[in-house]
Amino acid sequence: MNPPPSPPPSSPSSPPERCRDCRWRQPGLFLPADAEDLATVQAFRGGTEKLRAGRTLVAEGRLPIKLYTVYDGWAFRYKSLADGRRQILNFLLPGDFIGLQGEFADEATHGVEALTDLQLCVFPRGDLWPLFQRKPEFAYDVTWLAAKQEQLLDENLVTLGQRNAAERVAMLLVVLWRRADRLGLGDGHGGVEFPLTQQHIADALGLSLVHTNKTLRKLERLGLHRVADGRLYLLQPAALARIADFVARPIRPQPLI
Amino acid sequence: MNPPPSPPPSSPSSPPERCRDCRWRQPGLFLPADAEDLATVQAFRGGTEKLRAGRTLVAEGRLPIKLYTVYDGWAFRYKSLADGRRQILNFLLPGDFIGLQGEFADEATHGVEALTDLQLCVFPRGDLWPLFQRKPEFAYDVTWLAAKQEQLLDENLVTLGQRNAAERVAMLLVVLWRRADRLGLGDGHGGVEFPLTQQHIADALGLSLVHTNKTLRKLERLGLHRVADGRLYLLQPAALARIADFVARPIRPQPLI
DNA sequence: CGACCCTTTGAGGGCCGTCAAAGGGGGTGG
DNA sequence: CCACCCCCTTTGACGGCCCTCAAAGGGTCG
Repeated sequence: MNPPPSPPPSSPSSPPERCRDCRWRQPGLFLPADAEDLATVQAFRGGTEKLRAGRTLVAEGRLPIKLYTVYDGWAFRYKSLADGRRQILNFLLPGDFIGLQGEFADEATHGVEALTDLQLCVFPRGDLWPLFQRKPEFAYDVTWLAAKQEQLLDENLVTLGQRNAAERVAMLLVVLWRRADRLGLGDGHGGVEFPLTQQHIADALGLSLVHTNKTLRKLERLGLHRVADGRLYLLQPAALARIADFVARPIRPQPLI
Repeated sequence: MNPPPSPPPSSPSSPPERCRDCRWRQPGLFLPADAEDLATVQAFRGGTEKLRAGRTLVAEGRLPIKLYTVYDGWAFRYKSLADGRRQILNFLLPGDFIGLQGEFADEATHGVEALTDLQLCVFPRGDLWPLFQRKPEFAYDVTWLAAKQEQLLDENLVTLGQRNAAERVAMLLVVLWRRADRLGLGDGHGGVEFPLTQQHIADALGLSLVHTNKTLRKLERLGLHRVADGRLYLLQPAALARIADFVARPIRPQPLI
């Protein structure tokens, strides 16, 4: 099966003026928000920002003064060692909240870099605590997001600690495909947007670039998946899930801030 | 080295009746709590529980109905794969909060097992949301703890993804020693309580038992550390930190719930 | 056209996993 | 008190997974 001709590379869309017009405020994707919730988020939002692919949004060691929600595009969190080794902690997709840890540390313990051109909603850090005081539902949502992030990290920890190369790659492909597809980043033909280079995959999985390539090619030759034109196609999702020992949990809609 | 707040108990001590008498409510260890904070936590606490070493506090896949704070003893969080491989996600020491993720998932995505005999403060899950509504400081503290946990997981992810066996072991020794020493679990002579078996270390670091042993022995023969009688001694902390590329951050007191 | 990035493949070696077995310590029962 | 067992630790041998080194090819952009 050949991938359909790729549509023109969509440049990321800007967040609308009003949060109620947010493209992600649709049934099923995120938790429903009533008018009051929307007003809260709208008032919290200090503005929007753009960032070019490859630029760093948050630098390691600096104290970030803003909070962000990814509106469009992909990014990733990472940490570096002194000699340059870099570990990608997880990938950030639209709807993901950035910067929580900064609230409770003296400096950013990780960096954030744009994988594609990025559109962001920006929130002033200083408004977080007042909002906690005025809106307990908001506080609850933030905690929810933090707990959810923690679950993702748990998964990644198991992957790095216990899975071999093929299992790691299969896991990453399945998980990212599901996350992207769920957001409607698919093309309707089994392919989803996939802006990672093999170096990103290697850094995320704790593998060398060379071995990452060989493992990807192996799975591809087995007909399990295909990567082409910045898109990922899962040709045999069940087989990939079996290799990765991936257990699909029902995805609960998250709060969107 | 911190002076022990109380003589190191060979058998875990029970939580006192009143939270204000809690052995961990001492300057420097955790964030100070005023009378109102204490009353809040006291009212939240539904009781106490004990658990024998080796028993599971939370089983993977079950929906836990309680929240806990470790009062005395060690525990660990873990996840398993279908074929039995197990990854220890992190270790839990006195003051650590257990069960947040359960609030936002349909089932526990990880298990919790007692490493030593365990003394716990228990909180009913159903009271969490009402507390968020009544006490924004409480909500803020919970979010703080969640963000802090996330930082620990980030560190572990870097360890598993980028560090080799010697670096991993050195990292674990340094980090656990600091956490235990800070709580006053030291003996005043450079040794801290250390209830892990080499199998636990292996499961936490994603190494085989055999290779974990060989790596530990190598560092021990270099005179960097010593493990004896359930105690860990760092003989050359700076050398271990250098091997692990561990950067000491000032430890901020956490909230205690 | 050249520079650069990303992908791909081969060759060789080392880190770490698996298999195997022995030794020590604590607990239990004879 | 000793025998026995079980768990944990320790060490050696061997093999394999994955890393490093090296190099070629394609695509994009200046």
